Amino acid sequence: MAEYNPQSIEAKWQKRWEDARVFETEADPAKPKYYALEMLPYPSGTLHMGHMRNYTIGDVVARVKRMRGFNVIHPMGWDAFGLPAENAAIKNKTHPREWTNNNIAEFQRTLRRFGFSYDWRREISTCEPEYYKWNQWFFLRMLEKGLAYRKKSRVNWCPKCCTVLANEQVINGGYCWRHEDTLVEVREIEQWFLKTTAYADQLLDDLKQLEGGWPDRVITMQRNWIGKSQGAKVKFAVADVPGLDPIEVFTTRIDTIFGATALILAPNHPYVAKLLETSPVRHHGAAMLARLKKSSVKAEDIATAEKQGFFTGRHVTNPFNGEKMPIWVGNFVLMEYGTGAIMAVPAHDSRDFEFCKKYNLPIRVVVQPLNGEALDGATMAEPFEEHGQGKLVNSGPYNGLSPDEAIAKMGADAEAKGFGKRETIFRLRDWGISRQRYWGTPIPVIYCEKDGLVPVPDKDLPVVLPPNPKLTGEGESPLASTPEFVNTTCPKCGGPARRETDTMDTFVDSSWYFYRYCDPHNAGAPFDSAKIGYWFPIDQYIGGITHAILHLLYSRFWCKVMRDLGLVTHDEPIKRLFTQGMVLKGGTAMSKSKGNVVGAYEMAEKFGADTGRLYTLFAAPPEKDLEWSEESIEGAWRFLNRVFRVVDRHAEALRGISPRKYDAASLNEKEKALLRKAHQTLRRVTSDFETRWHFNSAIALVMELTNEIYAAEPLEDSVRPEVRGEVLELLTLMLAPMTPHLSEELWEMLGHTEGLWKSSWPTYNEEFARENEVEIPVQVNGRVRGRLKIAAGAKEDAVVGMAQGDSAIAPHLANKRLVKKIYVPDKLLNLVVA
RNA sequence: GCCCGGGUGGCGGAAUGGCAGACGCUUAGGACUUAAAAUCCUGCGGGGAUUUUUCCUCAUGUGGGUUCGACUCCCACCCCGGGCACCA
Repeated sequence: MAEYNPQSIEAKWQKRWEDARVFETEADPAKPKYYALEMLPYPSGTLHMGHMRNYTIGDVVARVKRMRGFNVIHPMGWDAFGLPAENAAIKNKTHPREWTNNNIAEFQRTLRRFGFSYDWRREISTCEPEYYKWNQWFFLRMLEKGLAYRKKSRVNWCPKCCTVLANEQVINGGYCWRHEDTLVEVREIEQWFLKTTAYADQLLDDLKQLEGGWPDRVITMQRNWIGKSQGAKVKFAVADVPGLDPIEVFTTRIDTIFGATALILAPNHPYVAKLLETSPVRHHGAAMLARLKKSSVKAEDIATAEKQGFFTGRHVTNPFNGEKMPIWVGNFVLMEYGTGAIMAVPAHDSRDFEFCKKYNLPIRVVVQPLNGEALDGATMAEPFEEHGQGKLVNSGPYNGLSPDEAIAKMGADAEAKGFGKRETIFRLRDWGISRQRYWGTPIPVIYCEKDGLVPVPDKDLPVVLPPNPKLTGEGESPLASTPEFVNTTCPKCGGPARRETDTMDTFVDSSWYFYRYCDPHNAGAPFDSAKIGYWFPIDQYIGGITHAILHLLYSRFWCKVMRDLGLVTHDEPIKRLFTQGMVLKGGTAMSKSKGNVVGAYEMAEKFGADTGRLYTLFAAPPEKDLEWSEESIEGAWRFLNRVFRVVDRHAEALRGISPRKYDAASLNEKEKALLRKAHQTLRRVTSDFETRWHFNSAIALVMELTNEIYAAEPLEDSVRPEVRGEVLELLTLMLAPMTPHLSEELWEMLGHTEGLWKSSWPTYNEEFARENEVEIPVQVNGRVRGRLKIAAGAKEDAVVGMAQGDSAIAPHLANKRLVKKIYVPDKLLNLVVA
């Protein structure tokens, strides 16, 4: 009697897989390909079971596809740049590279311990120059195409650290994370941007290609994020400051323009200073402006802040009716959206309503509801915003039109008269990639006093990070205080010049890494397009919902840029996306800071990787959150022991039997029953793997089969070895994608000399799976009143006759008229009586 | 505020218009054992009747609807989770 020892079994098979290079793949146009990918980890701390769930799901998919005959690429790598490495380095007085590489080593050890079927030759680490060189190369291509540019932008600035803070470092509604008594300021500095907005339309339209393959909610989140909005830009001439160009506003409701009672500018609108310069209220205005500007740039804070503003003392003229309106400045108007200026229509917009109420600006109704209610601006308690349910009033020649008619007509009129233009704008903004940090990809440009901005020539790539930066967490970018990095010569004139000291957002690294996997060591190009042509698109991408917007949007953007550079031919990089649920402990996601992590390596040491893999697949469907339970994992452990024991029990008798042939006609009832259960299980497990991804119910089915084998014991005297062998082999193969090490071991115990990894997914035998006799419920008026054992495929009349003669059912039919019979063959009979 | 998910025993969950609670955990009992662990077997939603067998009844967040039949489809509401959020 052998015992299930996962430690030795797992080590043994991992070694054999590695020696046989089982998971190494090359592009081969003769074979159908499958690209299975899990989001690459950020190597920080230790891998816990939350991470492992992601990789386990991906590994099952990869292994099933491999058994199905696909040429499967399944790579892994490291998202190795990032702020935590820099912070840890400051804290521990080490180098970010050392900290990162230690973590990578630890991560790799754990992933290998779980036996994931990665092609490790394709491993990449984004902090290596051989990788980030291509970030720089792509950046230069975008610079050439005008897709990369510099502009002033607002950042969070801590006056004590003298440094830029990431949004996550602004805490308690506007304070520095290191100086909790210090208010964060908003500063404007020059930063690099990538023009994602140039692809706004395509990013939106191509979402259609993803329908069916991506979760609906991710598509919706992306659609909302891109935020397409159709409206019009209208110019309002400044009435009382000569020589100024008109102020342009964006509105989706040009139909309400006769109800505009003010024009409101964003605090950082360029006109604010010009209007105030000579204004009678300039002193008050300047003080108010300073106050408005000194608030956090965090989105949540802006959204919840009270509306505030002030009158500039100046006016504009409404081009539609010639009316003079005051110009205000309001904190709720965003410079980043539209034109940074709005027309306030308090009667028909809730934000304008709130603002105008507060500052006693007039409210004028210009759309009356169709329900006959007569709204009055002076008394209305809330604005009337509904589209398509009103008609225009107080709007001169447009009175009587519906809002939709008015939008069309007034837009056209504004264009004809030259003071407006119908336009579509997007919420999506250009991607700010500048980070004033050390541990990232240096942006490859040089500033020369004579030649200005000069891109680093391709031949000088990569621009490598200096090895010994001064990391303090204070002051400006660490690269700026590293003279040997900053000081260089101009590639054009050879004169003295300075390097750009910002590094790139780490989302750049993860926007195209999955392409590099296909050609990871190419020194002359980011990748060979022919290889991409074979492997792409990604057939299945698996990761957390947290990346539903940014990472996936940037990846889609990158793909389109590469397509337009002629590097790839597809529009979308990812065909199917799956977002798995989180692993919780004590109700919250596992995280180091909460101290509720279950370390993956320790888990494998205690129960074995196969038990850990099986449990995470069994405890919940993959898309739902999973509450970790130490008791339940023992159930998974028990089950694998049960499987091991039953195979061990019969292995001796089966070893010599080959080939496993038997005469189907000679099968006894017990053999037939076992084969039936095995093939029925196979049928349903196959469908759970292929179409539904219900790994939890697939495992339940395999458990049922195991229970049935146990219940049929002893098998020795009544079930011939050939049949026992078939049933146990099916059991082994069905488990193989989930518990690969144990399955290999069982396969060997069953007498196979070749590894299970060479086996295909088994095909179920329709004949064996078929039931001869089925038990069906019989309902009377929808209530179950009895059960009948019938021959499979029995005719309706025969079944109804049996039901009428059944002692349990007959009393419910007595003295009633049979009105209707519903018979679902082999499923159910429902008799309706009155 | 808007947009997605979700609500089923003590717990995780199963059932994609056809026997609600598969499978597992927990737990109770039994077998084996000097004993324990492990293992194997059995029971386990609530209420009622029947006292060995079984039968009835209630039950999938709440209230309606469609249907012979609803956890499943439709309408309204409540609660929980997530995302976006002064986007003009």
